[in-house]
Amino acid sequence: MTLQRKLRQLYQILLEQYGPQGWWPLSYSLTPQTKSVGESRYHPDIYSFPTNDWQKLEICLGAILTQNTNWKNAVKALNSLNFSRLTTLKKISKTKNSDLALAIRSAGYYNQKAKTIRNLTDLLNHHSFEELEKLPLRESRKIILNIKGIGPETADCILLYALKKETFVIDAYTKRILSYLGIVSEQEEYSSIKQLFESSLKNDLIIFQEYHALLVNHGKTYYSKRPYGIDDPILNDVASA
DNA sequence: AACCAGGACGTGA
DNA sequence: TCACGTCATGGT
Repeated sequence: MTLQRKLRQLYQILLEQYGPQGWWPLSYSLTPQTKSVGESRYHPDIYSFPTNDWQKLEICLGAILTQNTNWKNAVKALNSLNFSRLTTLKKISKTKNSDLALAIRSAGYYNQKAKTIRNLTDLLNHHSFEELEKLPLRESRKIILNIKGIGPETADCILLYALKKETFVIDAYTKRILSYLGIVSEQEEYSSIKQLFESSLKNDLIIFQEYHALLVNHGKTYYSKRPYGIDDPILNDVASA
């Protein structure tokens, strides 16, 4: 089976298994009619795109806060930011790093992440979301990647979910799953794995968003304990095929 | 009680 | 380039 076929089949299997994920999950900036805190929401008609700068900022903050950190801890930090009313560019810009760090304490690495959030908001004060969205992917990606504390994965999350750019996100689970399937080696480079997906799939925003979300969802369940994937009920067939 | 979590960066070789 | 160490709270 060709690589392209494998990656497309994998997507179909995961989608069939779990259904649409509706990422990125929003928390404090959920609209009133949507449901509980920290969960993704999926509407077949109104897809879960961020509709305002408030939600876009929350996606950026969440992407930073969840770096090497359980999403539940990141949500606690997001709720803490909301409680302290640190939910706008203006308010965060006026807040000292030490106070910011205190508010996001539960996400871990709080000193580093406070600085990263500072670097992000400094940039957003010069380049609005609207401006960044209009730029070609390569240019906006370069700008986001230039923020200290934001590496390839966080940058791609921001681009894919907040700026709605067609870029594929590679995370630790994706690497483990592909390595379990024998498609890549344990330590394949981020950019080359990203290329595998992007060259195998239709350049479609929703597919990129859903696929990454599905991989994380599946990875959380079967690829967090060593040996990875050994109890995976649905991919063992694909692996041996 | 170790181990892991939706990473990124600095350092020395 | 690459192999480590560091950052840190909270779950299981």
